Amino acid sequence: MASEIASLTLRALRRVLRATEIGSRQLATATGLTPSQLLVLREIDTRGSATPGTIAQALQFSQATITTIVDRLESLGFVRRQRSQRDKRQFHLSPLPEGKAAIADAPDPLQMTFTDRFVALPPWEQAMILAAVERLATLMDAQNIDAAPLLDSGLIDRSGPA
Amino acid sequence: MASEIASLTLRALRRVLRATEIGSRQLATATGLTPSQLLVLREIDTRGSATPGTIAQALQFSQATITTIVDRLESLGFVRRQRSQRDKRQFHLSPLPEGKAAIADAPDPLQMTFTDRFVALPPWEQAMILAAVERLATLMDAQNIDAAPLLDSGLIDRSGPA
DNA sequence: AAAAATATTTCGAATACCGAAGCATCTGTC
DNA sequence: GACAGATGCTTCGGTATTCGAAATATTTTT
Repeated sequence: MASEIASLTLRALRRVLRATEIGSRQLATATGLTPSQLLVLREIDTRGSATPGTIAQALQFSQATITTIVDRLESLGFVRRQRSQRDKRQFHLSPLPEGKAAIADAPDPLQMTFTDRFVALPPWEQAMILAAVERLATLMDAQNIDAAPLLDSGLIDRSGPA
Repeated sequence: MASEIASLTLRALRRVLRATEIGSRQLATATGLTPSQLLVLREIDTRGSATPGTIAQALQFSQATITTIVDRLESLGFVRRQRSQRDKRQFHLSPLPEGKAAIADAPDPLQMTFTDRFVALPPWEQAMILAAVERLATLMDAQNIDAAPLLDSGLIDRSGPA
């Protein structure tokens, strides 16, 4: 009973998630990218520079998957692969202007309508929602430690069934 | 500018989305299903019964895609296909006990840790977050009207922290 | 120097996803 | 009734995603 509110919140949250998930698929096709490609591109962009391994761990993809996605992003001129000098096994991935533009220019239907409706709310409600979502983000991030800078050892058991 | 708060909210929201997206992928592999299969299974379960077309529209997939996914779910014994009597072109999809179990037994990382942390918050904050997320859900739903409405009848609170 | 570990790619196979074509069934109009 | 068109779903053909396992190259350890 104490968790009744938690339950309601989760339910509402799932509605939000579902809506955005659909929106993200629409956005992806609008940019000519697949959702995964967009996800990877965004991750590279927010980090400024990263190795395939880091991205794979953060996004919970296999490295092989990252390779193919980056192949595509590279051929599109969205990101750049550079061999690391310090460790030549590694590659550094960094966003190119084209890639940054693809993210920025994307006509995100979610973002547009959301912003429109959001600014129509009274200021106090905007503030309340912001505070609440910030709080949520903190709760969520806490369980996805992978977002943390550099977590070393293999916390992730990928030995799932094929 | 007035949209500053909207921008911050969107940013925080993206953090939430990313965390849950990753969580959902983990959950899917934990159940032995792909994310899409899990998505479809959940949608069928939530609605209790639905036609392929409805699911396709709600999830923004093509019907052809739903067919293959349902094929898989059916062969796994998770859902059942029944020809409609009223309209024999249609099929009714309904979850089987196996399918419900797959959803219920899945250790949803989002749900578990979220609930734990959430109930630790002071009641006023829980209430605030709930109100905010409800509001968000309304804003989001409004732009995805084509996604058929969820039946509210007999919503099962599977999230019961038993 | 050999062995083990690490970072990434290549390869093979299952699956996802879709558009178009094909079937069966329903609906509207005569 | 009967016929044309609409509707619901599946099948088919094709491209793209995703991953595990093996391969390659480089570092680190012994």
